[in-house]
Amino acid sequence: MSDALSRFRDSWAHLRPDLDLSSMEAIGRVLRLAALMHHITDTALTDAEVTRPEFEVLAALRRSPHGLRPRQLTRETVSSSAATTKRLTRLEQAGLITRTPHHRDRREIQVTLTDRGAQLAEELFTGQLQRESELLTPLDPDERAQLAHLLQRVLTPIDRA
Amino acid sequence: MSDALSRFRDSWAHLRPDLDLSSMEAIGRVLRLAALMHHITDTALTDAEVTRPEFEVLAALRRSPHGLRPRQLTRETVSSSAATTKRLTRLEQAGLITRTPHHRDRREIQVTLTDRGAQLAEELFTGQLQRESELLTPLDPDERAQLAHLLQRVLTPIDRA
DNA sequence: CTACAATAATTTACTTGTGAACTACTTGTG
DNA sequence: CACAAGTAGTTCACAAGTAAATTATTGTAG
Repeated sequence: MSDALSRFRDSWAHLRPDLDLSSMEAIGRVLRLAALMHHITDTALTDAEVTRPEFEVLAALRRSPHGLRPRQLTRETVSSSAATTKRLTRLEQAGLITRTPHHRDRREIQVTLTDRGAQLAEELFTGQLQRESELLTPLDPDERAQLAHLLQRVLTPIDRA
Repeated sequence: MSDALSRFRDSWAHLRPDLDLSSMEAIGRVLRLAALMHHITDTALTDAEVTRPEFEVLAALRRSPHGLRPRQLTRETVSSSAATTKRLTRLEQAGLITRTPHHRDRREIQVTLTDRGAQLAEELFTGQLQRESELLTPLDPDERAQLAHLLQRVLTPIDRA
């Protein structure tokens, strides 16, 4: 009946009855579920051609019809620009993306998937979808939609910033 | 009205109408919200005595009355045992925890907080609570409880394993 | 024009995390 | 009781991440 966070909440409630713990039950579970999902994905990709963060780059590119610039990729993957450069260098050497300098503003470069990169992105994405829906089996379709909607309400103001 | 994941879903729906994308809206947002929360916490802790992963160790110890063994800490923080050893070494040198060998089974060691460690854990935890509740301002108390409950339903079977 | 701020991507120096040995100890089995 | 198998924690070699400096380019104010 109870998960790790229920126990955490009880412990803190006993320790510090003065604190308002209502938010930790939701956010704490978000953090924990994300960590577990990352773990699941990492092990699923151990023998894959790319790592999870590299896959996230490929996926971001696949869903963007005209490719993306590195700056946009760092924002979409919520990481540092240095990490993006490293991943792009690696993915370029693997023949999964191409970097072409922008002719209008030569500070910018355009990153696009190669055919092989696009194919791999879709292949790994379907696997990802499968793992995600497996995780959600305790919820019926209506509850999944509820969960998605509540999280959207939380994320909308942040994603705009 | 729409966040990043709504756009992601639309792009994939256009690209691959054959796939069932219902689970990505919930899990994708969980992953994204966790990444953003980590970012927020990291910047909040830049001038703190410990990093975010180190804080997670302190928090886990604070809510466990008798301390924990490294193995349990790696499970609670969802990371590798090597990472735990490094963090414990660092926290011990900083005078925030102590490692005492178990006399019954000398393979095991017991990790406990020092007084200063316990105080720091609580101090940082209240800050964490504040940031978390700030993130949830778009939801009213009833909706927060709904969100927490849905996530609990998802996590309960996984946390048992 | 020139100089100077702003922006994009990368490089550098360093920190942190990981999987795979390795050490130390305990337990179960013949 | 010996000894193979199992378990806990650590170490090691390396991979991946970051902040801050660097390079290259564009916009803008005088």
